[in-house]
Amino acid sequence: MAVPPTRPALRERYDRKQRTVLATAAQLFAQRGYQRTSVGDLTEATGLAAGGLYHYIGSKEQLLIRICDELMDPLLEQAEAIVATDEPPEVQLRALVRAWVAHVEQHRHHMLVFQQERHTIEREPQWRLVRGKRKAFERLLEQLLERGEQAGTLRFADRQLALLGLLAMVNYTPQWYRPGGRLSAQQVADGYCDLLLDGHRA
Amino acid sequence: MAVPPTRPALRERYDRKQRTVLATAAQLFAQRGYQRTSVGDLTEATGLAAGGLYHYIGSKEQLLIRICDELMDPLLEQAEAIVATDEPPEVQLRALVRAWVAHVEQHRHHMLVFQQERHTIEREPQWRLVRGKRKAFERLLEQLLERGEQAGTLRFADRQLALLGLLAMVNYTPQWYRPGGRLSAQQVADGYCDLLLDGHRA
Amino acid sequence: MAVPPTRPALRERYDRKQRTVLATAAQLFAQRGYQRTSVGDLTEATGLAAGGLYHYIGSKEQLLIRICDELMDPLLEQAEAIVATDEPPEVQLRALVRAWVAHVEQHRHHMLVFQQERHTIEREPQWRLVRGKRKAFERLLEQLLERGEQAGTLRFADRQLALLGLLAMVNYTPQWYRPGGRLSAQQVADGYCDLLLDGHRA
Amino acid sequence: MAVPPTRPALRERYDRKQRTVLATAAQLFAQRGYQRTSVGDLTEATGLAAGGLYHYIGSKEQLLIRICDELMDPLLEQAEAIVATDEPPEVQLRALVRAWVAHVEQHRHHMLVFQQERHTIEREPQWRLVRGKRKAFERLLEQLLERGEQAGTLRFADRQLALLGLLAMVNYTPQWYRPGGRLSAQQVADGYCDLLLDGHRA
DNA sequence: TATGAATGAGCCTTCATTCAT
DNA sequence: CATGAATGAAGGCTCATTCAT
Repeated sequence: MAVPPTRPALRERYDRKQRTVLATAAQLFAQRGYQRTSVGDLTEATGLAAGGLYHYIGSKEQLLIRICDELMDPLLEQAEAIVATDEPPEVQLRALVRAWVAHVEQHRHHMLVFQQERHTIEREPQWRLVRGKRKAFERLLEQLLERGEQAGTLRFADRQLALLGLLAMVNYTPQWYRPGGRLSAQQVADGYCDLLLDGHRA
Repeated sequence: MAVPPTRPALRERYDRKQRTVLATAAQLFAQRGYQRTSVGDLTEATGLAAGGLYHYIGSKEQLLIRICDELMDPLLEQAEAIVATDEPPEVQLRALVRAWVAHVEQHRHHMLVFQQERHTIEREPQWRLVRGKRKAFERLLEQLLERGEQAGTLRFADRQLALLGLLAMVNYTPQWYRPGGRLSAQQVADGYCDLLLDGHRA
Repeated sequence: MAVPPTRPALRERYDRKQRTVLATAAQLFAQRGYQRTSVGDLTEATGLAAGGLYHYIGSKEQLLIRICDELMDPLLEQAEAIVATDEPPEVQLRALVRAWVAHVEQHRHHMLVFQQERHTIEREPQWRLVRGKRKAFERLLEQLLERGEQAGTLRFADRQLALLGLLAMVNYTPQWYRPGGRLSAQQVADGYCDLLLDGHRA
Repeated sequence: MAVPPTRPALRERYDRKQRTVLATAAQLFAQRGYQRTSVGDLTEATGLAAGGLYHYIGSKEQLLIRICDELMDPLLEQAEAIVATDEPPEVQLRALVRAWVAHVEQHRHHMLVFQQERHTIEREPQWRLVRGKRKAFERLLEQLLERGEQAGTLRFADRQLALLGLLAMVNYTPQWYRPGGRLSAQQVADGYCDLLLDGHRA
């Protein structure tokens, strides 16, 4: 099992290396799929031998969990910060979607892996924590839309469907987005919001 | 390799059995994922032994290809029929999305598998045909939106983004839709169209 | 997992082959130890490839469990038959020890494995059944000694110690006994009984 | 390789630590078995890291050898001292068995390990020395019984079988003996001797 | 058609050991 | 003395597939 060292200096070196391993793995997983990527592929890509690799990952599945955490933790944190502000719901929503799309695009690989392995995440008990984070984020979004409607600044033909549509669009983004393309992450985010809100503005 | 019988009576029995095998496999794949479903799982679920199963599937990958074909072929056919009508683009679009969502929901399992294995489909040479069907469908959609804009009946802040948003929403549908739920497939389809079109109507 | 066939003819063939696999494995385990014998050693010795071997064993540990069962089941059966007779305790005891030593010597390999892996058997939950058989046999022996004392035909300075001594001697036998040696199994059995009983006869 | 320090003060500290490592290892080996105990288990139990541990053990196998030596060396020494006395054989035998049982019980863990790994000890060349000590002890016992018979004070139905029985009983003792139980080590030793000798006394 | 025994490459992981620090 | 990162061979096991029956 991967037991990180306790002495601060070593701990830092360990964490740094672990992050590069995670990034390399996320990229491979995104390209070939988690299942089709063997530990052999990972050793080759990281330059570590099998044993050395396991120093940092614990197991192939724990590696996947860590990748998902690296995706969800900062996203949740940002989202919570945004909804904690005093801004009106529509402003919060647009800010949140911008942050979300930006995050998703900076973590394209993580996100692709997350989506590909979604059926695993939703079914297996060892994924409960990750699942919980996904649910927390969606709940937060939902409540934001709800507050917007209650405040009268947002209105949806069907709030639930709007939420699902937004989730779909943002989650799907990494499948086509290429950095440096025609649209910036911000433009994409604003475009999504416009689709959601334009027809229903007061 | 699966060599279907030629005499009509036998052929029919063979096809019937093959369809049940496909349906069973699609369900398992949707639940556990294609990779995590072993041929052993398939034998158990179908009641056939390994050898018997291979009469109907050829190989595990051919089975997956057939599932994708079963999803894409009738969809493409319907879509082509719709765009071949004389209706104005907006009407065609709404009809197409209705047909599409209905199809996707009747083939939930197929669709979930298709999405899960998307990275394989997009990368491997032996998936060229399936990939071509997906592209043809998207092209057809794109051209429909384009015609709508040229006709002046549809307008999008960003046509490409609208297309991607629509693809995202419909493709994501099987992940949450449960038959008999609050919304019918038609309502869902109309809801998606409204999101896409409402803000931009003349 | 090893799923034995259900059709009688095939089942018989399966069982026959499984027994030869068990015998081969028991011999290897006895010589090199369970842990030091790799599955590779087993494939080599059985002539089966890895997959074929697993058809019959389920897992390396299940193989070990089966070996222990093959040792304990017939022994317990014989012992129960003997104590169910009308013979006086001393006669039953001598008969039981004879049967026991004979069995142990016909299953030298099984017995050596059983003794070597005893710490596993006594500690791990998945060994509860095997453990139960061992305990049942010892209990049966203990009760036999007890009945002998109550009947007045046997007397021990310390019954518990006598029982432990007998267990020790018989269990240790496969470590030195070679068939065709100076002593027959029967002579060995009688020798053990004499040590136990001679000093204490009425 | 473990190179102990030469300066006396350091050497003493080194030896003290080494003895605690040996004791810890013996206990773990006795509980889980030598093979099933990983060096990782040892580092955890000793509180040393891998490198530090290797200063004291040289290798996992050398550690096992040391444990066996710690068991056999003082035992052989005591036994040789006893047979060098002028006492008659029966007295020597009883004294030896007492010392032996006491030793075995003070080194329960060592003894359990020794017995578990017996097949290794008996087969591998690097175990020649340990094997030699075991043989020397048994030879010494055998000669003692022989002298007793020649002197006419001991008589056995079968001397060889008596010897084997005695070995079996004492070696088996650590599997059931718990300090503070109903019987003291001395009582156990005397019990064994009685079984061996009572039936055959003049 | 259908069975199930058999293959064998490949998988994930463990582990005793070494060595730079 | 001690750490812990790193090695790499070996381990047990799975699985898509084939084939004699």
